[in-house]
Amino acid sequence: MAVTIEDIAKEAGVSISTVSRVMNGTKPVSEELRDRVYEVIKKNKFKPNTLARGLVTKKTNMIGVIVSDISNVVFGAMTKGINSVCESKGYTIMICESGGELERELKLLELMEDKQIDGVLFAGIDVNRVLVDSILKRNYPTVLVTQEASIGDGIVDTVVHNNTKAMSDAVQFLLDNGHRRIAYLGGPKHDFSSGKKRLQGYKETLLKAGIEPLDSYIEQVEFSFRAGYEGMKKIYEENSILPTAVVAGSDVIAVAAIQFLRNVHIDVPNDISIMGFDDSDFSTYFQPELSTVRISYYHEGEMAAQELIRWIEGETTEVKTHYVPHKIIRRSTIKAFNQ
Amino acid sequence: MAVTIEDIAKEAGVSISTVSRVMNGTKPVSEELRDRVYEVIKKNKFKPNTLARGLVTKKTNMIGVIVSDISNVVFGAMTKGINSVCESKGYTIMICESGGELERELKLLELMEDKQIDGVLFAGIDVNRVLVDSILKRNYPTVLVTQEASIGDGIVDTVVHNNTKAMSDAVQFLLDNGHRRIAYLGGPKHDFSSGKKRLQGYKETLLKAGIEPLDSYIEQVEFSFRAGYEGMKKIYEENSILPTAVVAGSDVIAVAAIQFLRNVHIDVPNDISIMGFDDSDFSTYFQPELSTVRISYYHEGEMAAQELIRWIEGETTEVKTHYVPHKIIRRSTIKAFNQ
DNA sequence: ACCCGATAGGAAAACGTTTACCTAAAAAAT
DNA sequence: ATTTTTTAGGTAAACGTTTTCCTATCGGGT
Repeated sequence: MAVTIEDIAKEAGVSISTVSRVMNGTKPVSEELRDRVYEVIKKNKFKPNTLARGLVTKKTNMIGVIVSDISNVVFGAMTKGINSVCESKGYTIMICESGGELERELKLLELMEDKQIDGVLFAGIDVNRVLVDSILKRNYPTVLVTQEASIGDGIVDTVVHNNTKAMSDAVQFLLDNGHRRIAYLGGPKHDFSSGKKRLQGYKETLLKAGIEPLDSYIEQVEFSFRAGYEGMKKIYEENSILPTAVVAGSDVIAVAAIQFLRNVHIDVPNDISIMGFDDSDFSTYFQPELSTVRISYYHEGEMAAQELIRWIEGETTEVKTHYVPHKIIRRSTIKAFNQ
Repeated sequence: MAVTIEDIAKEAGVSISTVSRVMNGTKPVSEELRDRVYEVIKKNKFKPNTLARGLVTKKTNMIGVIVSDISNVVFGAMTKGINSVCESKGYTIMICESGGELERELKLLELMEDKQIDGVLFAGIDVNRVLVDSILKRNYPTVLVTQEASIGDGIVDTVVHNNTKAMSDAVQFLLDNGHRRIAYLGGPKHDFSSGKKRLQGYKETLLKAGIEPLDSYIEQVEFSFRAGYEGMKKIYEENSILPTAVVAGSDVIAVAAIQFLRNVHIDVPNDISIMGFDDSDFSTYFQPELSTVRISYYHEGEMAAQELIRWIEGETTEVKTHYVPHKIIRRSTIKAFNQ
């Protein structure tokens, strides 16, 4: 049905190899023939069959993206960044959702391989031992985004924001504003990578300031509104002396915390200051507007895609961790103390 | 490098056609050989090359999804629904972002065709004449989600919520609560499909209640926070007699409106009631919690994917518009008048 | 004039499958 | 017992490209 390279060759009165050469510029072709072939291609709107091509070249110009939750805004932004560079470089992306389950992640990795994808991007997935092994075994261009492998750096190519440093900066920002009693309401315990590193940044910074971190000031919850709400409640109920500030693991959690505090008539920021994380779109929708740590997930996606494509195209083989910068954003949920 | 069907055939001592038959169950094979072949396949972890297969079967088990904005939460939810059914039916999705530009949409449509995709899903795109023509010309399984073709129904297969009815129900809900001065702060003018239909539902319902729609009570803005904020401001500034209620075109717009009203010290819901649209996740994050029209975009995605797959697999050829139900969700942004 | 290297273009193999067609053996029908 | 039908399995063509290898022509150097 569809027009093939053979049809073009016949109509132009040349061999199919010539047509192929004209299309791919893989060997010189006389101007005359070239023009003739182009003519016929244009006229018939010929598009080479990518499957046939892929079969012989072993390249599909497709990049697989495995993401834990498609509907999460963070991954939305990241995907957008990924897509933007992939498209400009002539790659198409295949997105799959893992739900964060290891089993599915492995299955998807296989699926991608089946589809002869050129490389894969793991987005926002806690990459553990098993997964890393699997990634390394099939030595396929693979880069991690948003999440570092929980088993240590430098084993698999990674693009992330520096979670430790970002959280550290957030805490330091609160310290600089005169806060001493700072609670941590961050990501879940089973999140080995980002959550762990952020908590580390929190603790280190407090210690450096001569403050002993309090267990009752630390609550590790899921990245959801509900969980954030409950987590804040717990901190509120389990401490007779409340913190003067809370650093949250995400903007959603921060907003949930504010919501809880409002319900028990604690004012933000006058009674308690709140620091978010992510700088999601909606962080300015609220009153008071959320102070937060801005992470450009879009940029992260871009970088990861660039890195992956460089790898695919053989321009680099270096495995390292690339950091994208973050930034403290001051809005209205932080009150400064005059010391 | 990779193990091929020929390797399997050799090792099992059969012909490659037998191996193919065992895998696809396309013709009976004696139990003995079947077992032997399975054995070898398992042992070598053989996975048939999908490109080669697709080349001959003309089927790739891939579905293209063209979406206007990946990072939009509405499409996030929808994509999730799409993905869920695609996966269960053995299809993989290829997501591309159009940015809502016709030119890109056409280009992507071609790209999908190049990639030999089995069918395409247009998600949240205002499908106009040119696009419809293009869709019909290449008669490729194609279904529209979220957005109806703006040139009329029944020409291309569609899965949507009933925008007219949903908005009508929202307005009716306000009427039932005693409101008479109801403003409309909806989607942009250039959005021919959903925006137009919602506005229509708004006007019709008012008229039916004997209320003449007021131009100064109608503001058509982009689906963004900024635009919603400005739109509400305009309504506020251009009317000496303010409405008692506002129906918004999306939850984001509704939240923006509330934010503006709060800034000019107008209380929601005591001074003005607000009705959102979508029932986004964040609609319960706010205080007061948003009353809204719940649209299950997830479900919409599911239905669309199901419909598309039915089409691809030849189970149906009927072109029609499928509606997914909506629901009025009462929360705290609506005040009832005792009439 | 002659040879040699470069160059443009064609023929055909290769990529890894599915499937149409064929054959031999087994089962069923006469 | 013979013929016909069914069945399991093999051979090879086909899918639409790229690419290796080969050939003929052309220009330049001796």
